[in-house]
Amino acid sequence: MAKGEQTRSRLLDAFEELVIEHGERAGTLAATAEHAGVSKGGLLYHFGSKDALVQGLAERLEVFGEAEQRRLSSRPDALEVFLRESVAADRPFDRTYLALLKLGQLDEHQAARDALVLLDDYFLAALTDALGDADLAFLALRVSDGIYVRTALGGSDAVPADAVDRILALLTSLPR
Amino acid sequence: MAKGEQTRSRLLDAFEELVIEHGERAGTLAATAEHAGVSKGGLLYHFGSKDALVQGLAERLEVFGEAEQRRLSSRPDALEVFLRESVAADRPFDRTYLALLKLGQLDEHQAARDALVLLDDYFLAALTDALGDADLAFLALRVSDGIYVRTALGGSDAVPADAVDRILALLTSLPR
DNA sequence: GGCTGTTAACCGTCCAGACGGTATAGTTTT
DNA sequence: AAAACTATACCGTCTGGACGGTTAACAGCC
Repeated sequence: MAKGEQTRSRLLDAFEELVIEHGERAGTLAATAEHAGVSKGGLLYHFGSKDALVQGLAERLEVFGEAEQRRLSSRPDALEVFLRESVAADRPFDRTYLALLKLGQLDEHQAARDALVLLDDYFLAALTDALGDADLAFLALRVSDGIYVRTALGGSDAVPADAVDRILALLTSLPR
Repeated sequence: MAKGEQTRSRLLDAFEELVIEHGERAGTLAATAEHAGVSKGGLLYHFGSKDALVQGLAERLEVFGEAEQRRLSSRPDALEVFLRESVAADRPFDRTYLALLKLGQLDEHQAARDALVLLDDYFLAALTDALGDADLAFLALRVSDGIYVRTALGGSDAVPADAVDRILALLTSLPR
């Protein structure tokens, strides 16, 4: 990876982390730059504005999202994989998703909302394909969002580790 | 209601509306005061700080929450009522919930998160009681959160009107 | 019924600091 | 040497909050 590309990526990582760990307000230009080990001027060279930073995350999400879609749509155990990963929330994809979920709450940052809506369409298609049931797919997406939100809100025990087991037991007992 | 109490309530209404419609950043002291038809000084008389404003909403939620819990816990159709109202999101309770859900995303405003966690406990107890199934109750709460989030994100068609019908059809077909 | 003092409710102004963004000069890479 | 990148200094705006008034209702007292 070219050096510039690497710095861009580091900046996005830093922005993500600040937003996730300390909320949108902590994701200032100065803080993001410092967290990435770059000066503020350096940040603004790569991302000409705060909005460009958000846009950068949105593009990241889309790249991740396409890969996720491909990966899930062919698996018979897509539901389980999908929900378990929602609870874990430890992959790069999850971090981008969580950050954009927070950013999208603000009036500015339409880009974040657009990216999230687009991703939802991707996932709905993938899960519908894998599960053969659009309603169940929709339900899974809403549960996943709900889990993400509680994770973002509460501390560690916001979503009990075994909760996903019990939810899966419930959902897989559904008539198909 | 005493005049002071009325003004307090108007201020909370204004704060809620600004946060819900235009995001946390729009809920500034000046904007909230103006929206409520009060001067900034007047606002600060009733709520000594921005945090006190959030705390005011948190207390509102708790009052609402207790009433909701009582109302739901005895109904056999609690699941349907609960989910339908989550989608509609048009009662005063829903507005307070949505506002705190946005505020809770920010590092400051621990009060918002505390109130939301407490409410979750209330509802989990009420739904478990009404449904006789803690797992199904938990699932319903997560779905509800997911629906709230999508409502907050997307415009009008974020959550299709008939989605709740289909989800309910799915969930009520579960073995009990 | 007037006079006085008290208090709740409210207003408008001011300020320090934080923030997003610009300008520009300097450095490294190719 | 050009291009890519980085750092520093600075600017205008906005925000939360502090603060010193003002108004009106009310209570006690003579």
